[in-house]
Amino acid sequence: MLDIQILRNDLAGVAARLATRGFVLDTTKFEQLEGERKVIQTRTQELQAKRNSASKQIGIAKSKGEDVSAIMAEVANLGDELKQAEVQLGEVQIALQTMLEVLPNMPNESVPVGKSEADNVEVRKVGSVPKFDFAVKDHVSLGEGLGGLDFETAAKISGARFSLLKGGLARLHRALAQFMLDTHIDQHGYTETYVPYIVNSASMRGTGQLPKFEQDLFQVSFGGTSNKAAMVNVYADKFLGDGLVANDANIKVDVENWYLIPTAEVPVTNMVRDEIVPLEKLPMKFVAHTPCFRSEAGSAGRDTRGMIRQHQFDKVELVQMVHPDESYVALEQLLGHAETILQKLGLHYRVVKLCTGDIGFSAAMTYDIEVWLPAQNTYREISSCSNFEAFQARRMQARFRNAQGKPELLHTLNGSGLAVGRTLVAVLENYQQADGSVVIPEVLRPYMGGLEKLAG
RNA sequence: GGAGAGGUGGCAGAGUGGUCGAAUGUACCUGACUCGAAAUCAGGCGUGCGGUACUCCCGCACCGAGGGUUCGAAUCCCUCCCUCUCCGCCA
Repeated sequence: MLDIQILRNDLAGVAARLATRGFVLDTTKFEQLEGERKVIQTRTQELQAKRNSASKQIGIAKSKGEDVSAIMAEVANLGDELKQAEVQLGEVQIALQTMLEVLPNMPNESVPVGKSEADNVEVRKVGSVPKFDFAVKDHVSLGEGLGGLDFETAAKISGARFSLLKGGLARLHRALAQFMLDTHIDQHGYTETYVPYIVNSASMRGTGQLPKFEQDLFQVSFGGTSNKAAMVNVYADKFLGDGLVANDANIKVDVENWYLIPTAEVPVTNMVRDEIVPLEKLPMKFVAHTPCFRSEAGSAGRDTRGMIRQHQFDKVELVQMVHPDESYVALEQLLGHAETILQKLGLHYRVVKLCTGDIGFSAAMTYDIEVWLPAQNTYREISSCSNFEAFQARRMQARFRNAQGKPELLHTLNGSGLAVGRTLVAVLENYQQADGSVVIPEVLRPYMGGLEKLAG
């Protein structure tokens, strides 16, 4: 969420910066709502002050045994007026909040301006494109040849966009995750975490998946029919008053739901939601290995072959909560931590800085790491490392106590370190041999019982 | 699933309709005493929002969450969430 103060003070500036990422800010609507808010809030608070002082006087008078009918008469008509003002205030505040919650973050000044993926800037290439003196196979053919990759059975069990691993491939998948975790814990100073895979809507709201991207998520029902929260816990009730119902067309109602995490970023980052952490606890660095669940609603027909784009995949996620002054240094470090994994695995990759038109909703700056896939003859995203500045922290009220002792929003970052499924794909394709076998990278062999090669 | 107890400021813990944003203790900060420290004494010490006003002023809101009753709610009523204890079931 953006700081409403910045919108008040420099609306045109915000609009200009959001425009670089292709977002049109409705400044007229904001100014109108903000104007209304100011009038209504001032009036409401005046009425509340009046009620408070009158009530206090009644209390004092009664304790002295004096007659209170005169003061009572004075506030007799206050009730209705106040209630009406409070309802109006609630409505305008919800409208403002609803507008704010769907505004994307402002890109950092140094993010290259561009419209799409095509305008992203390559930062560096590490390693070189591997040469093969035979016709390369893709990971699907390799995996099926090795007898460990079975999409048909996965489809029978679940449906499209699921995969099933067996034997050496399943173990290689596990080895990759273990190797990544161990590296980040032992060499990069991250604290290992095990977190819930089902989260509430407040957590999704905190990191920015809600309210705008609900269609990308899997929602979880409770006990088969209604989930417990659908028993309607409507936070807007206070403002809606008696006359309005929850599904009133103009008012967004927040019903408490459960969702499967689309990334460990959600549960891990939300650890600090509604917290004020001591200054000396920063930076906080956490790593988690979790499955991730995505509906892929908007990508029908894309990457349908293989395990590149699945409803369920594993990812090792790096998350940091840092002092605002440190977040860009931390981003470079976090990126380096992710790159280390690829380097140790001996995989060729490049780092790309996303342009304003391609960065995600919550991010102020993002680097993607793209690994070379020989069968596709191209680079594919295997990690995305972002600095969210205070965007998520403001939604979460995640703060630290600064040197002056005052609560201040901290900065959050995260990055894949790495996507396990795609790393498996990269290892299979890059380490394939002419006979269809796959050499196991040396760093993984300790996790594979010393095995050097997967062969059918 | 059954029965019971409870959710108040960093922590502990009072407060069952009225000058309560909230006693007291403790932790923490400042000052005094001291060569210094401890002890002691004095003072300070929640968060968010608004008023063109970050550290000065004023107001509003917040005692798990959301509703309700009332001139007035931490306190009474309703719903939900969470925690703890015992029993049952279960990996």
